[in-house]
Amino acid sequence: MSDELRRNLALFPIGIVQKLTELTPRQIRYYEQHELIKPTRTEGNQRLFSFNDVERLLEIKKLIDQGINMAGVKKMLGETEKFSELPVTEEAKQEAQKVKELTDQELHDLLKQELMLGRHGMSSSLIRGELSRFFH
DNA sequence: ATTCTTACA
DNA sequence: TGTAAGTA
Repeated sequence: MSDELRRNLALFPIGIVQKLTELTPRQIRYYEQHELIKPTRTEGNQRLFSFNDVERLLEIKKLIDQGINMAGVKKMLGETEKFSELPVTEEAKQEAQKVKELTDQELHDLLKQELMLGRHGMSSSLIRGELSRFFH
């Protein structure tokens, strides 16, 4: 499986994402309403987030912690295009089950690895400092 | 036990 | 944003 595909696999429920990002479910759903993230849904309408979603949520959190509002966050991260638009395959379900059995420490380590492997370079670094002044 | 939507202090 | 209510 390609990395791109793996990072877009929708596999964790909101509870896991809450631990991974330190954000409340309330905030996570709120950001979804503003289309900053687009998690998929299970048959039972439960949200399933991918590593890319978690990644974006962490970027959002960084901005929010700096006092930037939704309008500002949207301008910087842009509206989510087509993240997490992958079907809920059997493989995804199995991986989701594994994720649920991990300890908090293992989850953080997993996320850390995933984020370091990820193709980055812009979003996280350009965020700090001067830019936060353009909004409020 | 978890998550979902809606609505209001 | 937090939280209570009523579900799925």
